[in-house]
Amino acid sequence: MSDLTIYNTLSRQKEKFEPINPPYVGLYCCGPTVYSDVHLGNTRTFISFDLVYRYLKFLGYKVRYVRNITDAGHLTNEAGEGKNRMEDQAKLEKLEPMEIVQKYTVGFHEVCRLFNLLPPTIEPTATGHIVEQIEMTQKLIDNGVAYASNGSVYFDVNAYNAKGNNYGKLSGRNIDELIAGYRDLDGQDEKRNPIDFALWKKASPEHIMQWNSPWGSGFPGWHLECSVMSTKYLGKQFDIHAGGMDLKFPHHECEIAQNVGACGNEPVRYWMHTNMLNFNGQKMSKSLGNSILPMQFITGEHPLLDKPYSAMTVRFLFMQSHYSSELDITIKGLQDAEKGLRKLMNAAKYLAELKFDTAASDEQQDKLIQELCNECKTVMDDDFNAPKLLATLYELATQINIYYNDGKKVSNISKATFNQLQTTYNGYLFDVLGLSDEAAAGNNEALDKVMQLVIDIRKQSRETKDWTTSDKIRDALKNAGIEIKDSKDGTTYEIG
RNA sequence: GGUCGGUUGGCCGAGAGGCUAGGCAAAGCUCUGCAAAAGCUUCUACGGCAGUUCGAAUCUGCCACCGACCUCCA
Repeated sequence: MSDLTIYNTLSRQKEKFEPINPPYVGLYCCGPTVYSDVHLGNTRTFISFDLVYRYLKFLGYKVRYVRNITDAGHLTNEAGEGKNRMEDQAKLEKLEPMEIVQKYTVGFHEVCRLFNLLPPTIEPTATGHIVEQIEMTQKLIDNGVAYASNGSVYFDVNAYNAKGNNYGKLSGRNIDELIAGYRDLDGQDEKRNPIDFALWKKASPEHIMQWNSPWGSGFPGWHLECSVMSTKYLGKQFDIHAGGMDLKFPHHECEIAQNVGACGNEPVRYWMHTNMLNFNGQKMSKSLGNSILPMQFITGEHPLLDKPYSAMTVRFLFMQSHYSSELDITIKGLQDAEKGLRKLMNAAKYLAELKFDTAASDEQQDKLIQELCNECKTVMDDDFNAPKLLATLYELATQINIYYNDGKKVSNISKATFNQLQTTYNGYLFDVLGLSDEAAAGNNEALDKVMQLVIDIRKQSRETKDWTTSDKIRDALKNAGIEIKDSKDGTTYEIG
């Protein structure tokens, strides 16, 4: 079906993509924890896998894309009193935990919409799968790789490895070294081994989010929900599991152990990890407190920003670097992205205006266009190389511009090649990269009519060489944030 | 300390033994009342030192920086 290759974190190399059950593809992405606003690094990951989802669909696969919402309490301090993130935040804001969940879920969806993310086909919640999580915990106990201790249940890493498994293989960790690193941590007395991790955690009475279980009242451990939901909706083995690099250990490592422990087989064929996002050279993270929220880019309301940047500008900036590379956001980079995006969108507009004109086909030109079109697929097949795709689209844009400037007609390539140019350029720009033309979309009819009038008046004054009036209109509009663009074919405007 | 990654032109960023991405900036040009916008053209870089090779930014070794992860995190 395709020549797609994917860099698999598990094997540390690019592998040919072969779905288990083509044309169906199962894709799982670790979703947000909805106890605060989704931050931009998070958004980068979701945009990266939106690209993966879009391209798989573009290739004709039938994709089930599962991205969870983590709305159950996660431990913040497993060894200590067992604090619950949802609960902590609830006390601060004096809200019910599910109110917080609702608030930030709505906010997350709003960000997804702005950044033009396609919705996943299933968006399951952790609290909606408590029963299944209890079941998997029980199964792990039955299979001899988990044990109950003082109302909690832990995964038994040693027992798991004794069965011939290798906890740590995804992230390249060595168990002995890990244990050495835990030596100083306290409160490990419930565990047989410091690297054992919680599947089910006993809740103290003041916990608001807790459920009954065979081990008493409590709540699920950090890593269990993803194992449960991926298995439930994608099967015991599925194609692609995605997430940020920092989830490799321990989260994804634990997921593998839970799945293998419960189901007896390797759960994931291809593990994909996105790299981290920096701002001005520094890692953007919740813990460092330097994160800019996606909405703040759009409103421009942040001391580190000079002005608002549209969601599409940010998305374009992300697409300019490979998902597996670190990405450093700077003001200069945002400004560059804004211009680069506009260039591609202009070419798309020009392309729509081109008329095919039968004439002698120039074999070389025909071949050039065809090769550039084919290259779009070739580069995307190479581990979703969006930056290289953009480079190819720019080359196509140059060809489109040349036609546009040559009387808006295409006369030196075949009709078939012209059709290929149109479907390729639009298909990759809009459908695969998920970019859209915000300037065109923002217009409304009333404003358009007013602007037509203003442009007409200015045109009249220009014809009578009344430069004072024409320049006054131009400057006043500029002050209002509207830019006048004169060209051979007339005057247009753009809201800046 | 352990594990993994990185160092590419003024800036950003792909690539990965010979075919010298692309964007932004800059310069020149076209258009133009001026300007802006738009477009065309030009601009041969890969941390240092050795080595392998006919040939290295790309492979190997050493060194120097930078960063990520190692029970908050995408």
